[in-house]
Amino acid sequence: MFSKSCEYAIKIMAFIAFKQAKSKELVGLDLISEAIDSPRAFTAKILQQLTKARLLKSTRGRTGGFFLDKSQNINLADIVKAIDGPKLFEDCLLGFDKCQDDNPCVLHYQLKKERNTLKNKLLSTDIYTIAKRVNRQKAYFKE
Amino acid sequence: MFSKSCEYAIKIMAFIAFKQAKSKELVGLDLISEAIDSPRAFTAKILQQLTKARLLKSTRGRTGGFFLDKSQNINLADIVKAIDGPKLFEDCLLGFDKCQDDNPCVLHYQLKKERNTLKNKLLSTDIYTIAKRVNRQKAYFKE
DNA sequence: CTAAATAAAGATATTAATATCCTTTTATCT
DNA sequence: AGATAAAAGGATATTAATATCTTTATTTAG
Ligand code: FES
Ligand code: FES
Repeated sequence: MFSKSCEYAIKIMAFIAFKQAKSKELVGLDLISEAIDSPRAFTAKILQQLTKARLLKSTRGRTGGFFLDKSQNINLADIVKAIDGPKLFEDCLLGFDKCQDDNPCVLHYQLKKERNTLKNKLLSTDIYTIAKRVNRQKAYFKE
Repeated sequence: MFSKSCEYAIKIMAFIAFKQAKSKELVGLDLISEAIDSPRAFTAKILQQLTKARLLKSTRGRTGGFFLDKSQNINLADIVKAIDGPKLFEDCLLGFDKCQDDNPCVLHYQLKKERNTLKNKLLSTDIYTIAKRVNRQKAYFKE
C-alpha cells in the first residue's frame, strides 16, 4: 500500500508530533531513527524529503533538529503525497495512462468507492490524531 | 496498491474470462500479451505463476494455451494473493512484524475499517464480473 | 517419425527502491 | 577563533522488481 519510505515518513511525523506535544524541544535524527527503529542514513534522506515538502521544519547547527509548525495542519494524505506521489490517489489501478470515468479499466467502477473512502480517511486524519496512538512496543521508544 | 505483476495478472484473468465467455477456445500467450499490451516474456512468467497457483489451467504443445476451470470461482483477492502475497490484507501498514489489535501501530485503528472494506470488495468480486467490463480502449484488443 | 508450435523452466539483464558512506554547510559552544 | 554537533547534499552500494533471452519439455499436424 505504502512504500517503505512512506512508512518511515508516517512514523517520523507521528513521533515528532508526539514528542512536541510534550515539549517544544527540537527532535534530532538520532532520536528519531532509534525511536522508530529505522536505518539512520536512510531516515536522514526521508527527513530531507519531508523538509523540502514543507511538512517539517529544520534548523542546522549544534542545537539543530526537526520540528513542526504548529499552525500548519498536516494530514496523512499530505505525507503520502510528499513521499509516494499522488499515484495512490490518482493513478489507474491497472497502470493505464489515466484514470477516468469514461474509458475505465476493469477495476475502475469496482473499486472507485473504496478508493475514495480511503483517500478521504487519509485526508481527514491529521498527524496529531495519530500521534496520540504512539505507543507501539519496540518502536516509538519504550519509556 | 498492486505491483506491476499483479496489475498484469488481473488484466490477464479478466481477458481470458472475457474471451472464454464467448468461445471455449484456449487463449495463447501471444494473444494475451497483445491484448493487454504487456511485455511478452514477462507476461509468460506471470501466466506461469497463475497456473502454479491453480487459478489458470494450461496445456502445452501445438494447440496449447491457457483456460479457466469454469467450475472454479475466482475472485480478485485470489489473484492478488497469488502474485503479491497476503501482505495487502494481513501485514501491518507501517511494516511492523505483525498487525494485531493489541499492540497496534498508529494507523491500525485509523484504517482498519477501510482496509477491511477493500478486502471484502476484492473477495466478493469474481473474475466474470470484471470480465464484463473488458472494453478499455488501447488494451483488451480493439475488435 | 519429424517438424512446428506451444508452455515451462532457467539464466541473465535492466531498472527502481532501499540503504550506506562521505563531504559540505550551518550554527553553537568553549 | 576553533572545535563540535547538527542537517544537507552528493556519490556509491545493495537489494528487489521488472524484463528479456535461451533452452527444454510437451503436444499435435503433417
Ligand atoms: S481507469 Fe483504472 S482505476 Fe480508474
Ligand atoms: S498494526 Fe499496523 S496496521 Fe495493524
